[in-house]
Amino acid sequence: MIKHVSLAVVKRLPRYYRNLLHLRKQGFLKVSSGKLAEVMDITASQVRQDFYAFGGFGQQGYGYDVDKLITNIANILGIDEKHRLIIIGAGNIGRALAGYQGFAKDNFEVIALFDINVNQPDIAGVPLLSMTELDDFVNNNEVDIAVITTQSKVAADIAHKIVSLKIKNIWNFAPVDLDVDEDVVVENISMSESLYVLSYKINQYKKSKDE
Amino acid sequence: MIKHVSLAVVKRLPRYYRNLLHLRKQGFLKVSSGKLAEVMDITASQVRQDFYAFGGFGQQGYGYDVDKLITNIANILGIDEKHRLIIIGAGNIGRALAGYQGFAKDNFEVIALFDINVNQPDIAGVPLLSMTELDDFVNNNEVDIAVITTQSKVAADIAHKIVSLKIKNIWNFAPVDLDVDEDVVVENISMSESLYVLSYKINQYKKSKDE
DNA sequence: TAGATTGTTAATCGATTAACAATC
DNA sequence: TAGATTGTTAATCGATTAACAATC
Repeated sequence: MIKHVSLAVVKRLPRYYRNLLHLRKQGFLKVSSGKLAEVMDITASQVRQDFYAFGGFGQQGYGYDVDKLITNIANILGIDEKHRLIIIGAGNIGRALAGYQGFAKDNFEVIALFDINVNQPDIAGVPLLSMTELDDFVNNNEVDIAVITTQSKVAADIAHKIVSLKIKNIWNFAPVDLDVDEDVVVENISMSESLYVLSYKINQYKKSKDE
Repeated sequence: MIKHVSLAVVKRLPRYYRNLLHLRKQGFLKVSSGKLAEVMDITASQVRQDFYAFGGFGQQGYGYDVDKLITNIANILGIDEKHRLIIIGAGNIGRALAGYQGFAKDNFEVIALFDINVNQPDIAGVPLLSMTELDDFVNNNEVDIAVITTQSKVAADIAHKIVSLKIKNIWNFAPVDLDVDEDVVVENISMSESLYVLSYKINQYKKSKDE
């Protein structure tokens, strides 16, 4: 029933989800593809095509039930299930993530933060452990996702280490392309790449004005 | 000479740039589209097509000069010019960005951090100022980019405020779609969206195994 | 010159948009 | 029933890949 879903569609799901939560808060019980398209600034056709890829959640002549849509998207994204994270690298970003309170509402829980240096302030509620304790910890706790927030030069080694400990899901903040087996799931997020793209857009805009 | 460049191409430029720096460090003076394709895990044809969009930097029969490519890409991305940033919102992420030392090498400089609460530890080298001082600061300093790291519910207001102060470039970390005039350049980066996509991939992988 | 490799056009593939029949 | 709106196929558009002539 579910057709092949492209990554282009998947990447829109978080925005659908966020906007649907917002619509529900505003009191909407149902929403049409037209309305959702307007909110998302895409075409109604794309909205229908996107949901069609997952089997279609709507009712002809009526629209889409907001609650049902939210439940389904949460299920497709897998955020209706609990995920336990460990963060490797207690630098600026690692510490920021460890202290972020917003993960809980999406069923993500940070259960430990690792670094070679444990002589630094604690993060409320998240133990800061030494890298030497990593093996033990992973063997005695269920860990779903490892977050890499180390320096780039050690990221590849860390990734290898993590995978050897049977953690097959990596959220990578280091600006390197990790080379892992195909049974390992990696999602990269790169602040510098995002900033470069912003810089490009600024540059283009400047040039277009100068003409 | 420069053809229309799609965002798909632009989004690959940071990776080209990063990998070229790496190749240079390894001692490469020239690189072929084939070699670069191998490193980037894309096709050689795409490499040539991408650079062709910017007018072509190569030499037939030889390849691409690594230095020249790096200089050109840096110029296209605009990271050869200085950008001065202010960060609005001294929460976990805002403070992490303010303390990040890696911006300097790409000519980005954080010149101030703003929050409604200034009763919190300082960040080395970056003044933490009250939101009440924002107008004054912006009027007396050159600010190229405003970074929004506030809570979502105030992000729209902050964006509006920023734009009214004539800052037309926004790097937005809040998971909201900012609605601004078309002369304002916005680049969104969403950690939650990235994490959702990771969750999706994990979920898919799990399902594919269960079959 | 012969070999290598780009520049550039053409072919293919995939994603988006349009159209409309199905149906609530 | 008539109107609204989805589900679904077809048409269009854009991005990627293939091919090869140009040229260093």
